[in-house]
Amino acid sequence: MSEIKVRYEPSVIEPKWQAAWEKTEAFKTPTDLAELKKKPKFYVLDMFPYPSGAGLHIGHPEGYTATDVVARIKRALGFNVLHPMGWDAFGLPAERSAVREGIHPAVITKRNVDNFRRQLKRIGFSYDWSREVDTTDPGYYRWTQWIFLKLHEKGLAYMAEVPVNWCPALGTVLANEEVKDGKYVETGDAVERRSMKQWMLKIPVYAERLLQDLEGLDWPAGVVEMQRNWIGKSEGAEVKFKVENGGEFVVYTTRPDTLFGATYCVLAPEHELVAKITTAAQKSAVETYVNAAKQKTDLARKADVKEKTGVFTGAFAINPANGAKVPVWVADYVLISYGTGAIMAVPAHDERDHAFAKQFSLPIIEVVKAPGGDGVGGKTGGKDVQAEAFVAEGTAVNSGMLDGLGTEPAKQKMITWLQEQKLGTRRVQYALRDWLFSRQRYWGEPFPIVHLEDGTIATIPEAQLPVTLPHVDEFKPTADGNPPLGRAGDQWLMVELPDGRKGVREINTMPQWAGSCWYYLRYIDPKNDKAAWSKELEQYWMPVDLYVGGVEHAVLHLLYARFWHKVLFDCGYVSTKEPFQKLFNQGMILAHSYSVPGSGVGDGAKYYAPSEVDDREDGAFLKATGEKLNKQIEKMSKSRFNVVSPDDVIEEHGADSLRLFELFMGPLEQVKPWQTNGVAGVARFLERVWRVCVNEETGALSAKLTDAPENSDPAVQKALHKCIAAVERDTVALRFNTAISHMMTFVNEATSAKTLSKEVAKTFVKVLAPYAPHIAEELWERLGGSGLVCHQTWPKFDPALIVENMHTYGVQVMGKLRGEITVPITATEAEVREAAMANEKVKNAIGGKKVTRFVFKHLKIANFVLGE
RNA sequence: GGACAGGUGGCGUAAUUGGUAGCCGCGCGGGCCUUAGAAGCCCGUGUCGAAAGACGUGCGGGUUCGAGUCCCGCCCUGUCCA
Repeated sequence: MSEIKVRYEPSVIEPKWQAAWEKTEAFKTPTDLAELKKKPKFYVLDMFPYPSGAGLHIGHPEGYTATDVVARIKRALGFNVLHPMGWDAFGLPAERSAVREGIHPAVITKRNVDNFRRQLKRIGFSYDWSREVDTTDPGYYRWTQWIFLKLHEKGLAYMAEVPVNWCPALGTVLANEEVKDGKYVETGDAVERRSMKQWMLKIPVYAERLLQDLEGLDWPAGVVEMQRNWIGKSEGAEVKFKVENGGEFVVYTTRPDTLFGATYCVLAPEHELVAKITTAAQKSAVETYVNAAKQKTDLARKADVKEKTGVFTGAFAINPANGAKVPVWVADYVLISYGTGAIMAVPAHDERDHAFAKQFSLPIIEVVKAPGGDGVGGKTGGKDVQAEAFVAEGTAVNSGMLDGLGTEPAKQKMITWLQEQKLGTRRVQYALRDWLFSRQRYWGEPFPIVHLEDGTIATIPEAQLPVTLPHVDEFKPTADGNPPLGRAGDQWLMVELPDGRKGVREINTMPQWAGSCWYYLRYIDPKNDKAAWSKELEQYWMPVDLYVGGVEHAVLHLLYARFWHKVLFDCGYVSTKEPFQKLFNQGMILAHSYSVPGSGVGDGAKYYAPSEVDDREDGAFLKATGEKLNKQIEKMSKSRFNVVSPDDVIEEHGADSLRLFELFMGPLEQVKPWQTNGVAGVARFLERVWRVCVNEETGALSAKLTDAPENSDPAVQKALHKCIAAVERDTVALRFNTAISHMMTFVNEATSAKTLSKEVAKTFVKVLAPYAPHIAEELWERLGGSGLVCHQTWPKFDPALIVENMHTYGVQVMGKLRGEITVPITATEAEVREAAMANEKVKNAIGGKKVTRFVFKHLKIANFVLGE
């Protein structure tokens, strides 16, 4: 039996073409500026991954495949394309593995990076691997340190004693978002508040520009909104309150119009005035409270809305608007880090103040009337401020000179009055706070900083960068609680500067965000050892035209990177004020998982691997015991046994099928469940493409391929050109799923055609190439194409060919579809009406009634409206 | 609690943006081929119905000749923020 068929064999052709691309440097982007300037540019960027030990799962390649298809079609459309990949490789997991396994984190990182690179190369992405970037490479972090020096020069980096989230188990400070309910979100280790000297970056200096410049960006509206909220701009006033027994404090309020309703004031527990104004009688109660508050995180303090706590200081302040005596309290719902660390409380018009006033029986005075209320008995617009705070805008009442004014004019009038009386000033406030920029870890960028003997700070000269990570015996904190770099010997720690001054190196390291703040710039000129990048190349390539990644980076990474970019812009190192022109978030890929009912949900629940489960129509059962299990669709994770590896999919169906299915599942931005058997569908499609071109018995070209010109079969030619037009349109619009379905439609037609012009086949292969590049190269070669298909120009579709000459109208009677008629597209209203009237079903539906109106839209619809 | 996104066949989805709902694929059913299977090819597949036909885009209302699409109210799901 001749079983030796020449079938579509991805495991053979994929390595073959990957080797060919590598050998010919097929995707190397030119480095010569003169060469580059001959063509327009397109910079398409993926959010580079953290190379974890687990390797890629099926979610990573979704965005990567999308950008790869875009990169490939843009090349074919005549652009120079910058499409690079790299590694965000500093970070805590590698350091923890290092401690566990006793191996240097650099070794672990290299192992993981090698695995990631291997996996990515198997999928056939057209990255220019010569531009690979690794944030842990001294040749890279040298420039991260250099940028830090620029921040320092501009006065944007400073050291300060700040309360931080200290995790004793890890021996490090954690960022606010890494802490939930007093625990580190990843390990559950306890986290406590501690005051420590830390590096801070003054990102709020750029708050206004970070907000304003969101305007011109082509970003998802949700991400823009999240950034806006994070920046948190509010406009209001600072108001001075004098304390009766001496001293004064300033409050910040966004509602100066409610000043007459301020019935008490609250200081944050950390406020310096607390100790000074507290009366003897209240002293011990206040001290106890302040000490307790220090242990809570800001987040816990803000979140704890149900139960308000606080203590009266015994002191009274004077309300500057009406001279009233108001008590001054201490409460932890006021944060020292926001505003001035003190508030005027207006319980009638603020929910938190209202809850607090209720709890401690403080007076509630209405000063804003809701529209529509008569004001009788404290009632306004049906609301009683004694029962519930009224926070919306309205009309000022009980407010002297403001009475009768709307909220906005009342604010303005009050601010003007305060300024005149020198009792306050207009003030814009941002929620965005200084960025805590140091970590007590080993596996991060060392700061180019020396602490001198005289207590001052000096920077390492640029020429001496990088400050490389020293050898240490262990990657844990020192016995006396210093970060791991404290274990480095004096040879590293002790520094003599060129001018002879001596000091000790900074032993904190930078957070993981640092390296990812500028990697998109290094890709432009990755080998440059004279500068971080060449200005000319930067001017050519920037900004990034398309940036694809997960929505989880909507705030922090994107805000930090924008901040650094703006600083670099001010320094004259980059030419655009924003780095990422278009941003696109791919949706997460979910998968089925099987959990034990009643064991909870998410991280606490007990799960079984699919291999242990009998998934039948009547439910999912544990094979071993027959126990009924819950089946659900959720995020992929190791503990849920629902991670799908791209390696397994490639093993079974090949990389081209993986690529196609990643995109065919649904719109890129949508969250979608992975359905393993769906891959077989796109694999069948590729097999069909193969058989259209290749005779599986002999390996020769399919007998149906002819040397006739493209237009030998007008129907097929038309289908081809419709396909070209649709794939081009949908691909550049990032609608990959519909692009693929159009290719399937064409191949279905080509399959049923008796003969096919070889030219048609070659053109289709060019269309397929961005999506399924390996099979496309193989077929291109077999069809006698010259060179590589990835270097061919995109076929131009002929608009004249895709115009239809007949159109089928749906004919409605009273809005209900009753029949169909096919007429020339040139048919006039009268002709369509006549043809429609002749239709049996339409005639029956009209049934002799009077037609009062005939609705006709060319190439859309025909509708008969009947009379009584 | 708020903001945003979404709810269409058994499943993933499509619908030129107010104009014939369900393209493409999965799954399923039938047939051809085969000793048999796999693969492949052909046909069918929203629901009810023998058919004619009726119904059908989360639910209830509205605008319109015409609503998956627009407006009002409600119910769910997801994400982010409190």
